[in-house]
Amino acid sequence: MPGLLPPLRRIAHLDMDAFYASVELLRYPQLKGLPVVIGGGRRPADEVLQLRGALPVDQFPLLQDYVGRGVITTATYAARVFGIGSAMGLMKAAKLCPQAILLPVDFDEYRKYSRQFKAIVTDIAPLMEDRGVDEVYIDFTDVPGGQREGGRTLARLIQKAIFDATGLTCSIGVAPNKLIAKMASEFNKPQGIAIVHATDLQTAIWPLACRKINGIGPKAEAKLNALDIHTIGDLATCERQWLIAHFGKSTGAWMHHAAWGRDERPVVTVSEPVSMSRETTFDRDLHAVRDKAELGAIFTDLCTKLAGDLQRKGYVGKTIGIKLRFDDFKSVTRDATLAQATADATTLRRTAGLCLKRVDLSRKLRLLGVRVGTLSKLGTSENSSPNRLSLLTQSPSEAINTIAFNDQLF
DNA sequence: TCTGGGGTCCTAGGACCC
DNA sequence: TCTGGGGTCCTAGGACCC
Repeated sequence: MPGLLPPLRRIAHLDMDAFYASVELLRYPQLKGLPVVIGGGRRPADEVLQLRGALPVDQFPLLQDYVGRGVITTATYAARVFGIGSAMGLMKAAKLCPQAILLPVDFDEYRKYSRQFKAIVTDIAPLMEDRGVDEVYIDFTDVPGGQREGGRTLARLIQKAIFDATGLTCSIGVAPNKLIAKMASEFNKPQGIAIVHATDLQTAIWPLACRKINGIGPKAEAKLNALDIHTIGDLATCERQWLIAHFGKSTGAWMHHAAWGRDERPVVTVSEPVSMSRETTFDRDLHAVRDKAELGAIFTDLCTKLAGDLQRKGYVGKTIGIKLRFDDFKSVTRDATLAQATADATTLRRTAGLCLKRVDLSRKLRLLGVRVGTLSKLGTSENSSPNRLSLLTQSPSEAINTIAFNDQLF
């Protein structure tokens, strides 16, 4: 006789409901029900934020008074009814709903609540995968009670624990894998729980638009629609080989899998960063020659901050790159790989400066970014050799670049 | 007066090596 | 003289996600 069957995989996706807006409403409950837009601008001083806790509604900053180039990060439902949505320019949104209240994004505050809800989750179910500030996957499979009611009992418990500790609500989908769980968490928002079993594929998943699959974005959706494929069910009827012919070996095969609800990816509890970056969009477009001093200062500042990020987190990186966005919104990147991984601001600045020289800078710039990739943890054997050897281990082209350093553009 | 910032992963070509 | 064929690293761009 065969042994016991392994327990069914029960994977949960937890999504905080309107996370940023909800955190802001904890601070400013007087704004409940009003059109509020979060985005743009700089975070005001703590004193101002404290003060606002008791501020009458009519004294909050309004969208119509905003000047500048920010975008909306999120908007409350009361603001959305005016046609305002995420990623919309604030100036455009101000035309749609000038009386909306505008709050600056306060990532520090959101991160605080993020850490809090994740700690509550791992206390209950330790196998948690971090998917950003307001989302996690949780493996219910081996958690006591994780199989009860298909996971509903545990989902309720987690929802209650998070609400009791933070006052925030979330939605949870539980399914045999991450792909379906992610879709399920959207089914009954807000404060929803949805349980999807493998046998529910046709009824619960196939009627949905292809775009609901995590990984199918606007481009893939448009291409699918042009091929008269609209729902996941449509996608499931496509031959695997046909999808591969249209979308490539990897994407095509994956699409076929996804449409049939297949996904074996594990819940990953630890992961190492691959790259770190800093970028900024300027208040006005800048020209490499005419605004050289200003750009140079911003460039140095980005490198300094990035070096600080690396050092604080204990990483060094070998590939240094820049990203530019021009006034026509076209972007380019350039990078260069060093012989020796670094977290040093001067090295970052110098290498990034050399990358910049490989770009045609006749157009004005709207954004400048600096990136470090091929990261390794500081103190491991491969990156602890003394720095003075680096010239010897450089390739000839790098040595030339190093020598050409005095010829920096800015 | 369009269009943030911080990430991951994939593709594709060329260099270089065996 | 016909065009080999992997494998890996580097670079650039792009799709996608939160």
